[in-house]
Amino acid sequence: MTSRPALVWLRNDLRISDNPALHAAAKSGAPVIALYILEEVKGPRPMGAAWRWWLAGSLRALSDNLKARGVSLVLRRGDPRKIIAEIAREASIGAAYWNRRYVAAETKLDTEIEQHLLSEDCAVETFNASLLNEPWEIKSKGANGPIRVFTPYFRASEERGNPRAVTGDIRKLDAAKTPKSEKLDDWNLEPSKPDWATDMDASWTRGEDGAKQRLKDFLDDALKGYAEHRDRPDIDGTSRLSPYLAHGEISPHQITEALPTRGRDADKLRAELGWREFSYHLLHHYPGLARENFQRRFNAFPWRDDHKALKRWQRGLTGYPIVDAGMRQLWRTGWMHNRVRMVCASFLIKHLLLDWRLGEEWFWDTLVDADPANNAASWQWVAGSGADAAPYFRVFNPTLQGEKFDPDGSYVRNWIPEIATLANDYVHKPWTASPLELAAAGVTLGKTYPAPIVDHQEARERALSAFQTLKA
DNA sequence: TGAAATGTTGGGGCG
DNA sequence: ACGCCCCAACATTTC
Repeated sequence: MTSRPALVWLRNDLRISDNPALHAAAKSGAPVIALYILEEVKGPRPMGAAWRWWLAGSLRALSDNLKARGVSLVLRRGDPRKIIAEIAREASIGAAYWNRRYVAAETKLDTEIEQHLLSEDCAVETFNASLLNEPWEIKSKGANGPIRVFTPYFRASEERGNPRAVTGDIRKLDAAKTPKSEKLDDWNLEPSKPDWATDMDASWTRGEDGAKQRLKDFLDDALKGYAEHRDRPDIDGTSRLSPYLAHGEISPHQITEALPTRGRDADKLRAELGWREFSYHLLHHYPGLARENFQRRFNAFPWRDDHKALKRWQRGLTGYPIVDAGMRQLWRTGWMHNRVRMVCASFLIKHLLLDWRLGEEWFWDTLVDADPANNAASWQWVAGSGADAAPYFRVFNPTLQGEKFDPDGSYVRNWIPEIATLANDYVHKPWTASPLELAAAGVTLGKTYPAPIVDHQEARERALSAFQTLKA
């Protein structure tokens, strides 16, 4: 007798290798249906545009990789509760497998679906695929609620170790009769007119194979010196694994397994993965983190309302080269160097006094690695409103940050061609160049490149006094 | 995973 | 030779 088919519901785990749900389905011996749903349902936050672009490439790659193992990826769009109920009924699914999600609106859906399937005599098994430690697994030794500070959190997670082994490879899957599928191209995930994704295309190889290649390149070329180089936007010194992690084209388990167990550089990357886990831990225990100030006193913060300033920040027209370079890199490639993210975020919040949620929304829409936990936790960290946040008085000086981390200006020259020929001494502060020097470089401040949108010193003092009002 | 203001120190110029 | 002052250079404090 042939067993009833197994359904594998793929979500933020768009990979074949180290995919515990897919692995379990394969091992069950049942014929497999692989399903991806473009969820259109009330609750979960809609995907950003850059995310959708990435998703298209990711699904294409996943579909090819599944096909090579004998299974067609089924694409459906709509309410996952209805779609799964329908497929379960029509295909007479015997068991459903998926990897767990950790954002409240999504876990709620998953629970509903699980309940429904169980009531229809369909087994459900769920797995941990995307976190070394699931949010409820790291607990403080005392009974003072969830850990709210990174260092003790990370120490506890290191002590716990890596709880899940990477699953073995899957060579062949037994295909079930494939339910009807939509066409990826009909979803319009990628832009056509205007096609704003050409630079993104040139910057990234989406999909699991791209992820593996990126990990290999990183280990070969950039791990040595990572602890320092990761802060340098003018050097390709970061891992650039974030979009692959966000879409689940690689797991932190695979990365950890590939890293040397000792050494400053590997430790640093483990700590970065730790921040990602800490963000999920926080979001799980404090679901409001995504929209509300973690520190309630920030609810009284006097944010300014300045649409024009927001627009100039978004377009990279603030007049501060390191900020503008970062914002343009984001717009063009869907990604921004981590050090520059902090500078740009600090600038929006502290120099422009705009609500961190406006920045969070922009990043959500434009980042290919937009991650619900990381994005919210990191913006609140910069704002000073988060758990274990940077103190409010920590205001980045965009000029000093530029000079320190992009010393010869090659990063800003690359993204801001209009100031590319300014001398090193002025490339991070064009407003200090003499008229002669500006003319020689073909720069007219306020015309070819903006004059600073705010004066650093005035803005800094304004921010400090604004934060001062919270204390009262 | 800051920056700026303020404090301290010590070498050297100079009367 | 001595005291005085200046001011880098570094340390500490404050925001």
